[in-house]
Amino acid sequence: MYRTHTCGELNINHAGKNVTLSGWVQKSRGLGGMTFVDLRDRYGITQLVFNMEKDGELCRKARKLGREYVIQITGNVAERSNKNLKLPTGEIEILVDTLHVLNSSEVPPFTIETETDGGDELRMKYRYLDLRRQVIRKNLELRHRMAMEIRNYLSGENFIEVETPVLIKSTPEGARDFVVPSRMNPGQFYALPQSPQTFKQLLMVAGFDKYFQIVKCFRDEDLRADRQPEFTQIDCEMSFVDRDNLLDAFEGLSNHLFRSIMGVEINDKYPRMPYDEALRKFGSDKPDTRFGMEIKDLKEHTEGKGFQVFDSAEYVSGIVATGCADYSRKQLDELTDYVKKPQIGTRGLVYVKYNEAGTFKSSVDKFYSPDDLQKWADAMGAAPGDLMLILAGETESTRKALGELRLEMGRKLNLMDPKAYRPLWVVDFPLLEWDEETNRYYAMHHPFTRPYEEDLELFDSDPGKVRAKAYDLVINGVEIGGGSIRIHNEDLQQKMFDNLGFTREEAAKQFGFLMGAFRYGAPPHGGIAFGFDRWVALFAGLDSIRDTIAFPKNNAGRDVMIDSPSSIAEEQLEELFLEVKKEELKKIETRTSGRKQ
RNA sequence: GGUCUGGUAGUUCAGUUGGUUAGAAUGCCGGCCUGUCACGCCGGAGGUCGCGAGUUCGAGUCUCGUCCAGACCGCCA
Repeated sequence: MYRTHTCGELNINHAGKNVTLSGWVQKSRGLGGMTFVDLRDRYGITQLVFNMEKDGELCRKARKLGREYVIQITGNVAERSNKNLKLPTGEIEILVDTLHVLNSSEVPPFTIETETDGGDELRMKYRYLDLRRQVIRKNLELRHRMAMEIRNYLSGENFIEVETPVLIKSTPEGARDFVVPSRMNPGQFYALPQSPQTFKQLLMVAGFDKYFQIVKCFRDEDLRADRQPEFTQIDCEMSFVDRDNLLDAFEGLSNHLFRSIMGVEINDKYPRMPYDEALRKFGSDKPDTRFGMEIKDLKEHTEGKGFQVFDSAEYVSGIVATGCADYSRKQLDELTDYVKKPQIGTRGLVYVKYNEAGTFKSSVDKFYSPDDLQKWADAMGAAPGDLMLILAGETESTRKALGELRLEMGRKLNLMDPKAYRPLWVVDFPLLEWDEETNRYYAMHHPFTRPYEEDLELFDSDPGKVRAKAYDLVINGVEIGGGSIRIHNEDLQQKMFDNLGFTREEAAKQFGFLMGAFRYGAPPHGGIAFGFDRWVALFAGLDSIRDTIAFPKNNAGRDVMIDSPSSIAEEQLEELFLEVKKEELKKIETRTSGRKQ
């Protein structure tokens, strides 16, 4: 028997017991006459003691142990004379009788501790060592507990988890597909699912009126800290529901997770904020509502005073930074630099200091009188001591920039309480989105999203104004999930494809199976999918989803541990009737040979 | 596709105006140490300054290219 107990469970109540433990050597501290070894496993750390007087040979053997050796010991649980109350096992230690080295270890390239000295790159390359660290393990344990709670809760609500295929069909809408060549069907390819979208709708047609699945999805797009090429969704679909039934149902799931995992009770119903309002007030379709600082329109108060920048701008708005009237020139310059970064992309920033004394100091004093500025302050709800920050330009981009500036000020002023959770639903997204490059409309959510009946007539006059029965769950400025009520009849679906510029033939070829299914009694239905990795990251307090995933990929989509993707053998290519373009292959070769070992 | 930041000891980083032998901490190795738990003290080893060109009497430092990593924009729901 390798062990009678784990390294996390022994305490003062086990004193006197004879035990066997197995684990990794976290650290050993030799003191000449005696040696202490911290033995670690998944469950915790237990201190082992070796005494030179008691057993010199054994103690000398213990002193030779290196970090991360795997050992097995037997010994007696004893109360410590010097207790360490920082550890759950800190009141006891093991007086070791026998020591057996199960496996030695090379010196690890970084320290296996909560505060590791390893950088990201190294940690990813040796992920199996990184996963030994408590902080990382704890994230995976959180992820596991959340998955269990989700399954239990949804199962209790009569949802059934159904697996859907991974080798499916490429579709033209949405993200790029990962494709898989088919050996048995030369020249043809499967695609990996961007989500099980069509299958869950078919399950609704099949009468599984409440479906869910915790499922891997794949998108071949450029990555970010919160985006991986393969990621996990909590994919859900329900029949016989309208939008509000569905939002209520999944508020239930969200509240359950907050309660069971975080011990947080969310008493209020989640606000349902129209997309337009989110953009107008927060400059974002995923507003962080932990703090106010809403965007206020100033256009009408700025006109006709000879300030060309504002007069010629389509949009002039600002935010109020409470208590920041004493900002120095340097601080204001920093903010100006921030909004002028190419990623934000504005030409400049106008500030108005509403001084404690009631006077104004602004970068546009030349054009606007104190009375004018007072009107601005009134319109924006600014009080003496506050700083008004104003941007002008084209509506859409300037709103987004103000939204970014608002978040930056929120960070600077510590307005984002990491312990506060402000979930809300953003609703009424536009159904369609115009794309300048291809000169056509695209489905903003996806082509199966149901428009509002009362907006249907706009299809012909102003398709961009048609609102969709689509919604996102946003928590603290993070988009946690999104979904929609679906189209369930063939005519409307066809109309949608028409507006997306699909010919009948194309639509039939790509989605014929779904349209066909709709002819056989499709129930009204709708669904939602949550980004599981992001939800775990939110609960774990992480900005990146990488450490919620056991084996993540880097920002180029590479797994630096197994070094994938990689080229494949010529025979494999031939079997698949594939040929790699030579000039492309050269590029790959220089990239691979140039990589650090 | 683009912007920005970084790459120096096993690791995390510092390195001044371009100037003698490239430093610190930590880890590692050796010695001392019987109550440590971030143990302590003493000593030691450890460097292709990512790679390649260029400028210069002289490059870790300046220029160009390139590779790698990270963040962001585009992209993606």
